[in-house]
Amino acid sequence: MSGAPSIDELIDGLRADGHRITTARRAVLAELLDAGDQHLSAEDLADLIHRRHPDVHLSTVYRTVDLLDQAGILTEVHVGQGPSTYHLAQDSHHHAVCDSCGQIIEVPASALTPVVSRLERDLGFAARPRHLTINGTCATCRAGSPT
Amino acid sequence: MSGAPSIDELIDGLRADGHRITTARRAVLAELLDAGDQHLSAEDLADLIHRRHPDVHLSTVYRTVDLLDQAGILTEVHVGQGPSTYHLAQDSHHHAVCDSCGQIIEVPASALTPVVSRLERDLGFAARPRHLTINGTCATCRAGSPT
DNA sequence: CTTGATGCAAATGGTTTGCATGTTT
DNA sequence: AAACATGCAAACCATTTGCATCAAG
Repeated sequence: MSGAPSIDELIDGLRADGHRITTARRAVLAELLDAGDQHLSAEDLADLIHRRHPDVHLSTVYRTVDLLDQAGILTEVHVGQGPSTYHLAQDSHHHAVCDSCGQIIEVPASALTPVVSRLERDLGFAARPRHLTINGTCATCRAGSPT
Repeated sequence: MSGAPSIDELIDGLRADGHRITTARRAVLAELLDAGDQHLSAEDLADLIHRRHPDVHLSTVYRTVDLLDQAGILTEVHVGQGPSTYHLAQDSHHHAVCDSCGQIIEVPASALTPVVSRLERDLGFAARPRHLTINGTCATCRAGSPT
């Protein structure tokens, strides 16, 4: 829908919701914007932030990320068993993960529309699918032998 | 496809793969079969097993569940932030989770077939979607006011 | 000035691991 | 007998929380 939001837009939104604007929050937003569609863990974020703000604590990153999640600004993603990762909510997409080689293929949100329609029709459920992980076997592994 | 497998079939499969058959493994399989399509956490399993086998340790349940996962006998499911849960691989289905009230609605695997076809056609990816969690808003919350 | 946000350290919860012992094959 | 599986306790990792202090409004 919209292009990339600026930090200021996001910050104004937070302020409008009665939240205070702090260095930590600004920094988390800045790193998320900077990361584009990459998935960053809380620790990744903390490390990046520490380059300029060494005193922002990891627990604050967690608290900030929670806040931004509730505000709908970011999306939490669980891939596999590792730590949660985060990215701006707008970069919504899904993942096809190959069980053989582990490759991760991005799947556009549009691929899900048939499912969304069906849930709406059958269950009255308004689906806003976030980060789905669809397992399977990629083209390469189907052809040759996997590792 | 097939009906419910018996413990003996599953056990024979394990043995055929060179694994040893122990009380703990038998017990985990028994509880999984007994649970039908319910999702049990490792701790749930341990508690159930303890009624008859008080000396089966939680860590053994974890190890067993890992083994059965690798053998393709069970599927690990992450719902939200809680502990992982498990169920027999055959009872495959997906979940629609309401962001407002948290209700979990089961979605039949068939709902996903359009997506599977599309991934096959566009990417040559053979999808075997396991446990998808599709967020959204349920019919009730769309009507009334959410909490 | 008031309330919300932070740093820190400590607690938590789920899961994994090292190792000596017991059990399956 | 040999290899594998288990019990136990301790380690581990990601995340959360209590509380005193600090800073945004």
